[in-house]
Amino acid sequence: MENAFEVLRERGFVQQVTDEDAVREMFGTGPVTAYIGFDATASSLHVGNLFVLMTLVHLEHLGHKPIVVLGGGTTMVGDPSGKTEMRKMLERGDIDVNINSFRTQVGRFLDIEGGKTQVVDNAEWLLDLKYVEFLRDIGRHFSVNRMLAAEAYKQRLERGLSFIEFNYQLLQAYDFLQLCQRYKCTLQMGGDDQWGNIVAGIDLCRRVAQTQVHGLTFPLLLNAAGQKMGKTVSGAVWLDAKRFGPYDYYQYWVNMHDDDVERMLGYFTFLPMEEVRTVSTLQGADLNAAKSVLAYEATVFVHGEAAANEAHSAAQAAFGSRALPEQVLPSSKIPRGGSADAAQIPTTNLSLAALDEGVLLTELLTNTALASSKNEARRLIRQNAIKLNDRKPEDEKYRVTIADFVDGRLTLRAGKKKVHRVVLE
RNA sequence: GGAGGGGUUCCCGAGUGGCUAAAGGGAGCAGACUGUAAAUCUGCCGCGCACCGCGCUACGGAGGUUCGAACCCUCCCCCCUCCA
Repeated sequence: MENAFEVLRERGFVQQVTDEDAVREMFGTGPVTAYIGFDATASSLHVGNLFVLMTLVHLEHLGHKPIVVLGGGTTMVGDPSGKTEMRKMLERGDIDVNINSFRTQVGRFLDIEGGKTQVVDNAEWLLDLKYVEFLRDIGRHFSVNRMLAAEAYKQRLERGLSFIEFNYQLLQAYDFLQLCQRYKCTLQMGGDDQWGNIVAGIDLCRRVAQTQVHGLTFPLLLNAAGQKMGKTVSGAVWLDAKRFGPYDYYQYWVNMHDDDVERMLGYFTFLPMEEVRTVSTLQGADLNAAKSVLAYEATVFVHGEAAANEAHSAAQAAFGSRALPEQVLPSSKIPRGGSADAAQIPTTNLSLAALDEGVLLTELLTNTALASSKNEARRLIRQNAIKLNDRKPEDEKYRVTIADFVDGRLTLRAGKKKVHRVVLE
């Protein structure tokens, strides 16, 4: 069995470790119980969360014992680490809803039912804490001087940090102590902005439980341009298919910047690293093939093979089939032959009767979400960005009629990346 | 609690009675170029319409002054700095 630390390191997940040799040895000696916490600030997990979750998936595969801590307690407070400003306070009810949806989503990636991975909610031990007792037992171990010096608070000390947020670190440290005592958890992982919180937990475990535990952080998920990944104009890249469908998810990955493809393959797929590393030698069409593989593999993991196949077929129908040479990432199960299928492109049905008088193109564009407003639709038409089955409309008042359809189908394009099909019913 | 500074369109940030849907930058979108890249150049970039124009909405909130307010006055809310 491979050493899990080495696997994580090789795939690019390791940013900082408290004691590299000790952690490596720990993983080499037997099953390790490791945890990552997730605060329930949204109703769905997003790509950033998945990035972090992938490490637990690897640990599970390698026979270790992951714990997912859902922040029913900590979300009530809000972590200021690495943030520029205070987050809006969430109500208990909303947090509960989010926690439940997280629990379901996590279950798709980790084996909770089979017991390989455990999910716990820190509300269990945080919400009933007694203030004075907590201050005396736990609070006394924290140095305000040290906390104020932390890099993660730097911006906040300039812009303002409220007392409630300043307490967050104590709660997260207390989490680690609880997990250490209840489940013999000996490793906490998290994003690099969590370093301070993790180290605080390690100190607390040593002082209160006389136990040496460890910490490991991941690099922040940034793209080649240095921006946070997982954001699009319309918001986060959600893992919930209802909020961000498989087709869009596939497209998100296939549009990845050249310089990010190799790293993302390491993070978001399970392809062997010796294959992934060859991506740096690819250029042009071959690099695009690697993007297709990335998109396919990432979509398989989150939305399943059927959805990934559909998204892949839609992409080929919409943008043309790409050559997918056997030697590019050979371990991927991506269908390498052409499998273009226009039916998988996002489609809207239109009744024949509606076309009698013609439908305003601007209206059709907004209805199909190709344009976000009629003004934008007009702008697109004006700028020659719209195509109806490869024909361009003459003017902004263009009405779509039966004549625009071929075999009852119309492929609408807005620019080079947005496609939508309209089918007569 | 006291003193001072501030809240402008997705973000940053000008504007301090009419010429302001609001400079400039960023982001975004489109066209050219391409590989559904990047870089670059060009255009667009609140919403709606009978669209070379008109209407509506918008400058923390609510009132007021004025022919006219993002800009002036009053009250309220929020943020920051210093003092306590």
